[in-house]
Amino acid sequence: MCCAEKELGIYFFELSTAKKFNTNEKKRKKMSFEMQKSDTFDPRQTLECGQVFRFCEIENGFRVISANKQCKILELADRIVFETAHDDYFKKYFDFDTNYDIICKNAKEDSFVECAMQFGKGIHILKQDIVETIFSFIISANNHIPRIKAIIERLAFNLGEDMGYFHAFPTAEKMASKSVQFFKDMGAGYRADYLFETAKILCETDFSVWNKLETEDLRKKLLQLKGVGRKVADCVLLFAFSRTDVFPVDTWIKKVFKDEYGDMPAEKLSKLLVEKFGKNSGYVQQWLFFQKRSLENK
DNA sequence: TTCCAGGTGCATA
DNA sequence: TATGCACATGGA
Repeated sequence: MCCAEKELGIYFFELSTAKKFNTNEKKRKKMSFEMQKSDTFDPRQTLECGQVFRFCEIENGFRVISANKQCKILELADRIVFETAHDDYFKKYFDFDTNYDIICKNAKEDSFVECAMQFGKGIHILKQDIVETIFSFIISANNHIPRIKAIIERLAFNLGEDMGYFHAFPTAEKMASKSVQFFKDMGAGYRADYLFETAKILCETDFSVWNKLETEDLRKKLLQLKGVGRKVADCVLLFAFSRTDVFPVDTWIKKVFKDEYGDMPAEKLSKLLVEKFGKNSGYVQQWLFFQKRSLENK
């Protein structure tokens, strides 16, 4: 286990399962894909811009877990290598079908947006697992990122399938099989009830139907889940359903627009920003969020 | 010790 | 529809 993994409390490797890990590593089918380095894809920016919680830094790259799959990203001099047994899944996950050159080019029409875009030009909007994204962002409400990560890792370690060398994110069925007290014991605090109640509903949900809904109708479905308000719903719409016509407004985005719009309610500000940025709202939001948070945390 | 965090639910007006 | 408060927890 590397230092960064220890610091994050991420259980990618466990000493007790080290032997099993070695065996499984040998058995595991070695697959990978790679890409030339590009201005419009930066693994660090993509992972550290706040849209995802299950990753950690390793030597020359990152390790990412999504649902029950994992990928190692290695940054070499001229290219980026993705080591994973799930090539197709992670090509979609990192949104490599979208042409970010065009998106970034369009952003140059607005000098305010262009500045943020240049700062976070390497960000890709991930296409994450729906169940994992819903639970993760319910946990994220009124919470610090290190604590969000810690709660998620405890859930995975205690409830997720043991994949040999990491634990999968728990399924909705697994989550629904536990009690509210279990989620309190995981450190979820007052969100324990939200996780339990939402798990029961997600067990019965057909996401293939949700995928076909218009953004507004899909948001209404998400808002019926306990612990999901406008902001969490918009994060799920953007990071799991690839709906870029949403603008999640949180404390950081409020700070960004405070001078221009004053202390406007989040929902009102979100609607106003979607009217302004349309289909590019999601990208603009991530650039602005990443820039504001990065500069203030320096 | 106090503040605050990628907010939400609920009661009240 | 808008406003205000309570809600767990732990790092800074």
